[in-house]
Amino acid sequence: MDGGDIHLLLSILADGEEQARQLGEPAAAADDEYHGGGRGEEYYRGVARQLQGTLARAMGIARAIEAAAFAGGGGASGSRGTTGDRSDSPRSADESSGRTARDAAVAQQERHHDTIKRRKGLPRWTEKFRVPDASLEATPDDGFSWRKYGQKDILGAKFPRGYYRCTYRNAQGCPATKQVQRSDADLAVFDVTYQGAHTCHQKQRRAAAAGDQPPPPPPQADPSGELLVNFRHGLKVETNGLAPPPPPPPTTTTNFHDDQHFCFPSMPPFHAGVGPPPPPDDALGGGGCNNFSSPPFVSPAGSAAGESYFSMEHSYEPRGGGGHFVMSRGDSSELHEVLAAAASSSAVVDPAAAAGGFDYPLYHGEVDPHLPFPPLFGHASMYGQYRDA
DNA sequence: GGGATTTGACCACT
DNA sequence: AGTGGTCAAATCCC
Repeated sequence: MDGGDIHLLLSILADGEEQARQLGEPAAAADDEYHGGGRGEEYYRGVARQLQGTLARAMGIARAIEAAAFAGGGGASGSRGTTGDRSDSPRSADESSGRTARDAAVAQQERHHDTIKRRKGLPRWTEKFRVPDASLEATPDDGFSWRKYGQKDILGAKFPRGYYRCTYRNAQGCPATKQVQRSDADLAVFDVTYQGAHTCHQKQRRAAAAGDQPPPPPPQADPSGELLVNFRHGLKVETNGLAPPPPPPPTTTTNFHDDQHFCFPSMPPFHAGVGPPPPPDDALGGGGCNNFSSPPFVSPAGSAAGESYFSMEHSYEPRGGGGHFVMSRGDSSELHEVLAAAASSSAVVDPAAAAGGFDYPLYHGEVDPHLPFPPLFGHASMYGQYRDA
């Protein structure tokens, strides 16, 4: 649905318009909204950054659309039905008696083949979540409803990796999956690798909800309610600390992984929003990915409560690890996935704000459910080198 | 009872 | 052959 993308784009542009309008408002009014108060200049700076980020997002989407158009919008990676139709031939696990087992194996193989094929084309990105209390069994929740379908011990990792797929995979054919792995080094950190974007209704609900009424999203924005809890606990995002610490606010870095095709020259959403200005040349189009980030930190701003912070790290990278931001240019369906993925990621944030745990006035309402990539609370840093295990 | 999770097995990829 | 990703029966939980 190209119309949908255009819509998205328009929506983001509308946000930009609103932000631009805010720039014209008296500082006083703004200060109320802006935390400390009395910092008109800061307020303007913040809004300007928002605007910058919004425009960057819009550009990103526009480019993606353009790229998709160039690609001819060809074969929307077919193999549908792989998720939906499952003639579950029961396979007895233990009774390894030939026939049923073999039939099942064949069936599974066919399904598997399809899914793997398709999976390869799906956009993939990683986020790091930090939870304040590593002792808790808490796992990062992005607000979506996931169903665990597997767990596996990974070589070299202390903790098993959990495999999740969208709860609505069968019902709505949603291809989104994620892998959650607790960091060896820091128990409070989780590496979450997402693959495929939500096409299910839950995403749209969130996006719609968040988009229409920004700051305190309606309950539906967080059906599980877990998000609230998590953010109250203080989901924190950490960066790899590769570069000099930009100013304090939480950082968001996303690494995307994708095997193909074109370089997405301007993917500033991550930094544009708030982060330090991207290294001019290297920045995306140029040579590679930005590689600046801030060290882990606990958002000061955040918290009135003092504990509500979170940090996330996002990454998106070509499989070769070139460090470029890339998106598949193969077909528009992939574009959609990327866009949707972005929207879904952003959903991570929105409910958070709703949780009230966040006190980032600057970004209240700024969390844009439509953005192609996760919105930033504060500094966005990104790297191109984040790789999944 | 229905949905979610656990867990061992299977399969593809490298 | 080793490893990662997925499946699906068994089990758990509400």
